Amino acid sequence: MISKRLSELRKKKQWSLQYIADQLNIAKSTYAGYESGYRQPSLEAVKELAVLFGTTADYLLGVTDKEHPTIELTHLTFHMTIDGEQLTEDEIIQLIAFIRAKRELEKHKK
Amino acid sequence: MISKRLSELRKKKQWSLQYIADQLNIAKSTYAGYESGYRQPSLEAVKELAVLFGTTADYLLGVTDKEHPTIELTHLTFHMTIDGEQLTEDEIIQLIAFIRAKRELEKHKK
DNA sequence: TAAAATTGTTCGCGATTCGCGTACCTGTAT
DNA sequence: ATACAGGTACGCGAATCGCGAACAATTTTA
Repeated sequence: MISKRLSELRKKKQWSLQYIADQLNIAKSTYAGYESGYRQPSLEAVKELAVLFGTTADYLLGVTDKEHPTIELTHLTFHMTIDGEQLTEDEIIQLIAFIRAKRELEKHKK
Repeated sequence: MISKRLSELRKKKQWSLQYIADQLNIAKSTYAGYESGYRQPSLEAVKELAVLFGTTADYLLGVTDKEHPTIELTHLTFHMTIDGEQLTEDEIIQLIAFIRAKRELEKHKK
């Protein structure tokens, strides 16, 4: 499972085995083993790979099939920041209104 | 890292080592090793533990530390929707610009 | 209260698996 | 033709795994 996901993600990003091995400070053959299924990455490696690929450990391990979790802003259970500064409730409401208005405009443009 | 998280979660649920070992079909001492840090669970075990505890592999592995994950919109690894409709790359850029402009205005107001 | 069962901890053992280096097979560029 | 990078496969020593066993501590049962 993880081998398939790693292979897909790497090809999508057009990265070489060597590049990833360098990022994780492991041998090329070691990472190659992950993709071929010949070896299993350590938990630490899984963690780093999730960050490197910009995905989640859950996706790599196959807990979920979604490469990128999708969150609905009108039912938010997360905190969001821009430039490290947390968005207020009001700002989120304004954001939603902003996008809705923009979409409405574009609908009429057509 | 994972040992601490497992221990916390299990205690919160008031489960015994044996109970979890039974769920995963492993020996009690094996799971005990995970909590003490004497052993590391296999990737398959991590996956099952995430499901069993109703949490994420990312939390168990320490990819995310916070109980309520914080998402930085300028380094987005998620997809976002408003009214079920996915935001485009452009829209996110506009959102960020919108909030930055608004914050700039408020700074001068003071 | 005494006995029995459950829980949590630790450790040695054999078996498995790891990470690395190396060798090898492609293509591609020089 | 030669050099080089990407990808694959494998042997080796070292590290780690999962298990059972043994034991203390705690709880339950009789």
